[in-house]
Amino acid sequence: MAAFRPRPEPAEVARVTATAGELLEVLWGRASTAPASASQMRVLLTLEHQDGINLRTLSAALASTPPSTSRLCDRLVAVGLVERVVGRADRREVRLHLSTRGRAFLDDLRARREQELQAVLTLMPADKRAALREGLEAFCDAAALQMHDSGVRSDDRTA
Amino acid sequence: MAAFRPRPEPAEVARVTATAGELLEVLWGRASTAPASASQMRVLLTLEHQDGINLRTLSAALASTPPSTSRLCDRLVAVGLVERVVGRADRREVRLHLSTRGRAFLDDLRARREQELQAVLTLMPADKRAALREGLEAFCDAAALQMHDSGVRSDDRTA
DNA sequence: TATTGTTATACTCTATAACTATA
DNA sequence: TATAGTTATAGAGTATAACAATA
Repeated sequence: MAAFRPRPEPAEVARVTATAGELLEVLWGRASTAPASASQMRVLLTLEHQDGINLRTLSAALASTPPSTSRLCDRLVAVGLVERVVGRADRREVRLHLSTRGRAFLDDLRARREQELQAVLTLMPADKRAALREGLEAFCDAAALQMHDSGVRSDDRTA
Repeated sequence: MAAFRPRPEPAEVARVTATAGELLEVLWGRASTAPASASQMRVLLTLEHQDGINLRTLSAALASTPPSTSRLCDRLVAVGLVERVVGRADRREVRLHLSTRGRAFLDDLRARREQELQAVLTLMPADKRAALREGLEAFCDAAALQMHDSGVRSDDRTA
């Protein structure tokens, strides 16, 4: 029964994936990111993976502008989630770091999001859960590939 | 080979689902919603499913406030995606409708998003795609249940 | 008076342009 | 002069509070 898998055409799967994506959006919308706004979240997540980058690099990563990013950082520094450090090699640069509180905040948010997910996943039969995992792992691999390939020239900042 | 499904524990699946969710976010971020902002998108999507609702109902559906929603609608009306109509039964009310252009805009966006998804899905082996579909359909069912249950008192509209 | 919607005002986020400081 | 970052100013989105119109 669990092995019955009708019509795996991309268009069909795209539809159910899109639906799942929208549900996930609603679900995660409940795991509030307060006291950080959505924009501030993007800064924190970027810094988590590229700690110590300068402001221009950060604003490029966000597809934003230096002034906007500077103001975002103002507030994140003010609430103690981010730290600014003047560059040692080039004193014009500002090195941005996640503070200890910033790190703890992200860990906490992730935990809350995964809890929201688990509340749903435990409602699923074990074999469906296993199918979901199998399918999503392949999806993640394919998505990472696709993003890497088409991401090469989607940077727009080509001068 | 395709039937090997290790450890379907919720925590494990939650992790891969969270990763897939973040990938989807990046993927869809490319299918730009311009000329509508994210907030305007929420208005359009809500109107699509509840055409003709009044402003207060809309603002409640968005978990926003009447003044903010009124301003959002100002701009959507200005660009021709939404229409305001005075209520026939109660002349205080404003009935909000998606315009023809508004509908076309949503159709187009959905098509672009599903194309982004299909580009990824076609990279997956057919059996993984089938597993993904099986798992996601169960996920959607469970998520709908979960949201309905815990949504009962998070709706604020208990009246 | 209670309800629907708008206007008044303020704060965040975003952007472009002008400015300061370093190289 | 070129580059890194900030400040100046403006527009969109959001909120609370005060208001207008209708019931």
